[in-house]
Amino acid sequence: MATSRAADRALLQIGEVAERVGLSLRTVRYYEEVGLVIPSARTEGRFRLYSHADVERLDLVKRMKPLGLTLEAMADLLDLFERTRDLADRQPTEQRAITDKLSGYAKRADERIMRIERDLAQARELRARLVAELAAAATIR
Amino acid sequence: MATSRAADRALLQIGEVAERVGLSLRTVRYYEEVGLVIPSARTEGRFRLYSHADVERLDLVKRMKPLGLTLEAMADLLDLFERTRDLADRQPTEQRAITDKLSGYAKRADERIMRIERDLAQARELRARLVAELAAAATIR
DNA sequence: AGGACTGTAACGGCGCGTAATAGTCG
DNA sequence: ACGACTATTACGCGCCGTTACAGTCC
Repeated sequence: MATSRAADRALLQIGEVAERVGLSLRTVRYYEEVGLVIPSARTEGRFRLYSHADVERLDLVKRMKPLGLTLEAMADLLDLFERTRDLADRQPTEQRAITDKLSGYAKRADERIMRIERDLAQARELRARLVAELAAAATIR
Repeated sequence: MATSRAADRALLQIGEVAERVGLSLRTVRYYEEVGLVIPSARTEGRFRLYSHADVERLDLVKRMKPLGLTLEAMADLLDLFERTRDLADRQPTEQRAITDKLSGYAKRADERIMRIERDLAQARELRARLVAELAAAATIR
């Protein structure tokens, strides 16, 4: 059975990964193509092999999608996250650069959230209109 | 001044319309290309002229965008709206078809609203994470 | 007459979907 | 050797953004 086979291994191949994270094979491959999530190994026959960390990264990417960043920006942000781990060991100049970028993304996230809230309000208004049209039609029949 | 000039006329040209509705010229032209909003007249030199009704239709299209329908589906839905005006005069068969389609769109709107709500929750969660990273960085410096 | 406005045509780009064809694994 | 899985390549799409160049309006 495919499940038990793969579950025992430290490295998963693309099908398992895609199913766990909830992305298509095409998407996972595309994310590699743009340098967003690179599998940490390959088999002899060039099958992609994903580590646990790779899978986590993919999952984070998927959950970040509502932020509406480009994949390039996402790659940048994920790098920032990794660089904040040992932030204390870095040059003050770099520390500034990192935190500045992070606060830039935080700002963008705020704007995005406000946009989504507006979209939600609009969508609800239009649903109301649809329901109203339906009600009007029902009285005629 | 452009404002007073155009405001006096019943028909507006594309620049005015685009600004009022908040769409780009390119987008407005594209909507015509796909048959979504056709200007009701042209000048001798082929400049597009939009009536008040045209502008309203464009505005409705813009406000409907959060519903995530394709432009084709939007055209269909706008047609449905117009056909519900004189619904009583139509054949029962057609009445059924119209209301069925409308309720289909209402259902889609519901699904879309739920998706937006999920996106909003995700985005808020990730903003929280960004803020947390920033706070952690602040304590280091 | 000059500057603002508009026209058409065409290419570009993101984030994948969707074949088509061929190779790899247990 | 079989079937499930995977690889690469390449074209297509929705929704415009963005030139580029030419014509129109006041």
